[in-house]
Amino acid sequence: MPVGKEDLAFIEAFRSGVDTLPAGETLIPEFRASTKLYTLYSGWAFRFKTLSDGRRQILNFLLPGDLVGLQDEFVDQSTHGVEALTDISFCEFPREKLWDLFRTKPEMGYDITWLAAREEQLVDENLLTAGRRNAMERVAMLLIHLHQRAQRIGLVEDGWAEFPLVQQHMADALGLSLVHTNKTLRRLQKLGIHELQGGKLRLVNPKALQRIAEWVDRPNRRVPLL
Amino acid sequence: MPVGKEDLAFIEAFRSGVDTLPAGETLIPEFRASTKLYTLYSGWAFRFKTLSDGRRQILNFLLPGDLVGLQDEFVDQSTHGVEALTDISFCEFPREKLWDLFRTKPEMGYDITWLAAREEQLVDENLLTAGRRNAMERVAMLLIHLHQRAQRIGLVEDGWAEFPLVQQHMADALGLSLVHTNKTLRRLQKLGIHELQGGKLRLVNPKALQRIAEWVDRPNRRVPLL
DNA sequence: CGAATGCTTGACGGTACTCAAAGATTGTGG
DNA sequence: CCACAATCTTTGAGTACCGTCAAGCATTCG
Repeated sequence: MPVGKEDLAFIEAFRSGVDTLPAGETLIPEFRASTKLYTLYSGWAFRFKTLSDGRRQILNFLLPGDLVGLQDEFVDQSTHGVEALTDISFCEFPREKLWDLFRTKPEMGYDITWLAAREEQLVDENLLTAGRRNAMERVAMLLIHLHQRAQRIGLVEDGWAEFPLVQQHMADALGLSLVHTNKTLRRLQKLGIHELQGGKLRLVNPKALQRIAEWVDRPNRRVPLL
Repeated sequence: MPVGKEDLAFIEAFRSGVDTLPAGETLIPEFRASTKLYTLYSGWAFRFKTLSDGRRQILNFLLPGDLVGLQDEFVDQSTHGVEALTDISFCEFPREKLWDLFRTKPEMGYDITWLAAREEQLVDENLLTAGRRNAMERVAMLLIHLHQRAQRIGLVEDGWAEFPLVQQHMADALGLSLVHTNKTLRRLQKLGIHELQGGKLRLVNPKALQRIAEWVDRPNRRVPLL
């Protein structure tokens, strides 16, 4: 299903231009109804939920090409927040027009469903990780997973992948404490399994990591353009 | 968007009749590509993932009206299994026709996306639970959550909800061991917070449960018919 | 140069896991 | 209808993984 000029023009008509947000800022606040839908253009972000005493769980990370805020279309109250991990640029997609899009361009509606299903798979995997893997396995999982996602969209150079998370993000994504995350990271590093510095990640021994995490490389179809 | 006779007929045309499966059987095996898509008619099921040494994580429970196997449409390899918790009846939906449906009945494509987004919200909540709640909070969460879902589809009578899970299911859904799940359940029961017997669940003190689990009742739109 | 943020390490304690075994319940076949 | 197996529940004992607390170090930034 190649994308023609006509389709591009059509997408453009839905958009309200590109906008930006600096790292650390909130794109969608957690407990307020969000009226907007976005496509992430550049940079990293993450979805999260928090408990009243501050415990936070990162649900999944968002990379360029991901759709942001789709779930909100279907409830009256936002159930998760979205925060920029790096400076990001994104474009808004008017929520009211979503239905129009399904009607006039069903193949794009299909693509949106594809994106939703794909995101759910990420959360599925993260749930398995938080629920059933031990600390070592969790950290290994995160490293491989993010490295691979970065690779797929060209964010890896000479084996070094962009890696903008601080350890608190890793802890919140994995359901671990900050301290234990740190100790586990150091342990993996001493085993010569990865290097992590200056916001870059290199997998020195990917085979070992894959074994620890029981990683299965899963081929994906082309990512739809939105 | 009321459902007319025409729509019903249209849905019927997609279906290949109602089928059944006894409790405990596998509807979709975990590591094999699934070619089919189902709608659950009656009974309970659950989606799950396992690790090679047998550790299992239940991703979410499926109740009548839920769509089963949508995610598989979009990958080459199934990433999760689906197992019947009770005897179930379901109807098959030919995968090849999914695209047809988006094209010819965009409003139903929209509904499918709705269902996908809604299921992701369940998994989001479960991830928060497994990642950041302690045992007591986890069990409380599960009890409230399933009680409420049962209620919404009329499976509650005199406060007693259908509850077909054994403790191993609860453990696997919550990321706890069987033993600890049992001890936590007994503790809640002794506090006079719930009763659980004969496959039925009654919330004696729902307020207390809600406080423990930080449950927020979230209104939902009408569930689309499929 | 001081403040803020993030990383690292050690000590200690507790929540949750494992192992083990005894009841309770359900199902099945003789 | 009873006996036996299978499954599920319950409880206790011991342990370990991971969390909390605390403090020192490194880096960045204004």
